[in-house]
Amino acid sequence: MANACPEGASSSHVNKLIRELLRGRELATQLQSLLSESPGDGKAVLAEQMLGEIMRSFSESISVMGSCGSPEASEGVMSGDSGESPKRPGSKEGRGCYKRRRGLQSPTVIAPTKEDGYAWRKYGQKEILNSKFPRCYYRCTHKYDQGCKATKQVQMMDDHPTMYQITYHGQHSCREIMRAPQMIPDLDPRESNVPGTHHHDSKPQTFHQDNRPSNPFPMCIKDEQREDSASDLTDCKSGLDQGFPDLPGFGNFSEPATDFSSWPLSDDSFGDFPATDFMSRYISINDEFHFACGKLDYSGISSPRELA
DNA sequence: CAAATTTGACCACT
DNA sequence: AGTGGTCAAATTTG
Repeated sequence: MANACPEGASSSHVNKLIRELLRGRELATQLQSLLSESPGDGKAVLAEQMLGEIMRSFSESISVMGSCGSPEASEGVMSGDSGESPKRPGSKEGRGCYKRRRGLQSPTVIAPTKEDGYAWRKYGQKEILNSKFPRCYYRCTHKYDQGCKATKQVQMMDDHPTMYQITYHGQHSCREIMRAPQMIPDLDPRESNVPGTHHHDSKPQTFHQDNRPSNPFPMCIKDEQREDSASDLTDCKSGLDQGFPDLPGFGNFSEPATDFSSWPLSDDSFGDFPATDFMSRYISINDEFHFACGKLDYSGISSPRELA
């Protein structure tokens, strides 16, 4: 049913996606062996660069996916000026003047924290039918000063109250933080230890991958229309039979650069476990593409929260 | 005091 | 009519 990629979703899109993902996997494999050789020392920089590239690949992939959904998905929230419905006289940009998204394929993430490194501003909260917890609405802090159209919705999961289901809409056009981390070597990493939500600093590079592992935690990127998010967590373990074995999934996708600072994993632990461990376990994007990154052996590592 | 959050109202969509 | 997404005034926070 879900026409994630409408007919138009040309195979070139898909091919591109596949290329990017395969590259991600290749890099992850390299990284894994690298880190297992000599955890923690001078190669860490190289490892981070690889990670940056991996993240970029995945971001690109998700972007492609987004563009094959509805154009709106990548163009961001509509502000009601799409012209087809006359606004009320006198309601300029119109309070409540918007178009409800429908049928969009937006990346949805299950994560133990709402933080993702971007500066968000909450603009609403609503009780949602059949949900125990309200849904919170965030837009990018730079909506007005930089015209950034990114928004996200955060909702605590009914079944896993410690986990948040975060749905992203639109893409960041702001320069608040790095998107795909590109390892800017001449910035002093020490100034980058502030979580991205702090943005009083005028410098756009609030923090880049600094010394933290890229998303150390399992997330599940999924199609927002799949309702059973809880079962999805287990669901997306499968589905690799389609030619994407062992894809290292991780939590940086089209929008956010994850702020791991608040997540319960120390820098130290980075060197202690197999490299791909912090790259999560599952990605499940939509009905057409389910990548599950083989569930890695977390022996000795405590995952952020036990999901089951 | 500026920026962020809260909250009720408004409106589109189903 | 019910529900969800957004706006914006009021309030809170730093």
